[in-house]
Amino acid sequence: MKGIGATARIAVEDFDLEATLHSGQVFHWEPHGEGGFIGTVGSIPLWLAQPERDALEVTAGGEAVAKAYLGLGDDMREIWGSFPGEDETLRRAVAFSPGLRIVRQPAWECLATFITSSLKQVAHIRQISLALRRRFGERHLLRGRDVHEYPAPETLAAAGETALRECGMGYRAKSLHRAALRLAQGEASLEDLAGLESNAELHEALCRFHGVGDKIANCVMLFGFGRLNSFPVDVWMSRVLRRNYSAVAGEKTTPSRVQEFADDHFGPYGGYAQQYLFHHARCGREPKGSDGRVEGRV
DNA sequence: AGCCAGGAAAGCG
DNA sequence: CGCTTTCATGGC
Repeated sequence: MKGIGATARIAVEDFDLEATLHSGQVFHWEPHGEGGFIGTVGSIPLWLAQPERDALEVTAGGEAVAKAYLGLGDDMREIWGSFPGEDETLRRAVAFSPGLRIVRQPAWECLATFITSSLKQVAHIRQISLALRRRFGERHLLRGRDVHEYPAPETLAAAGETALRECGMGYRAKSLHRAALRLAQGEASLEDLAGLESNAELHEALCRFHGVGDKIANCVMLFGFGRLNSFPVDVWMSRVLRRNYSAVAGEKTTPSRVQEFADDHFGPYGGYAQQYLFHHARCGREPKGSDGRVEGRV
C-alpha cells in the first residue's frame, strides 16, 4: 500500500467511494492503482481509494478537500431520518447503497459538465469531460500519471466554439462556449450565485445560461452548490416515480407535476433521495453495461 | 402549447 | 456492421 507518494487515512462511516464517484454526479474519475481513483478537485490532483469499509485513503495533504468534496460531513442519520416514513421504494434504494454521498463539486466544472451532459448518456459525458480536460486543462503528475484540471472559463472562452466541438460534444459546444464567455467577461459570477440564499433565485439565475433548463439547473444546485433539497428529474427519475408513486402514476403526468410531487414528498434532503433512487434504478437490477431494460416490470 | 431539430455513441440484432 | 435508441433544451 506504500511507495507511490504519501497517503493519509481517514476513518469513514456509511461511505461508498465507488458508488459516490460512479452514480452520475461526476464524470472524470479514472481507476488507478489498487482499486483507487485518480482525478482532480478544482486545481488539486487527488488519488482516492477505499481499501476497507471504514477507511478512505487520500493523497497526503488532500484530506480536507476530499472530506468536503465527498460529502463526508453530512449527517446521514439526520438525512435518513428526514425521509418520508411510509416510503418502501426509497427505503429499498437506501438499503441498496447506503454509502452513496452527494459530491460537492467546484461550481464551474459542475455547471460546464452538466451543460455538456444534456441528451447524453453517462459514458458519453465521461468522454467529453476527459477530452476537454486533456486538451485544455492544466496538467499535473500524480503517482506517475497525468491528471488534468477542468479548464477555466477563460481558457474555454479563448479556445472558441469550434475547438470545443472537436471534443465530441456537438451542438452543446455553443452553450458551453457562451457560458465560459459570460463568466470570463464578468457578466455573471458563480461566487455571486453561491451567495444567493433563495434556491428559487439560484435556480432562475442558472437557467439564464443558455443550455441550462430545469433539470440541469437542479443538478448544478445539488452537486455544485450543495443545495441538498434540489431534486433533478430526468427520464430515469420520471420512470421511477411514475412506476412507484400512485400520486404521479400514469404516462400522461406532466414533468412539472412530477417535479412538484418530488419536491414536496421527499423534503429537505430530496437531493439525497433522488440520488439513492437514481443509483438503484440504474445499477440495482442489471450487473453492468446495459443502461437497463427495466420497462414492463414492477 | 405542443413539436421537433440536433450530435454522437452505446446497444441491439 | 448497420440500424435503433438514448437523452434536455430551446426555438418555433
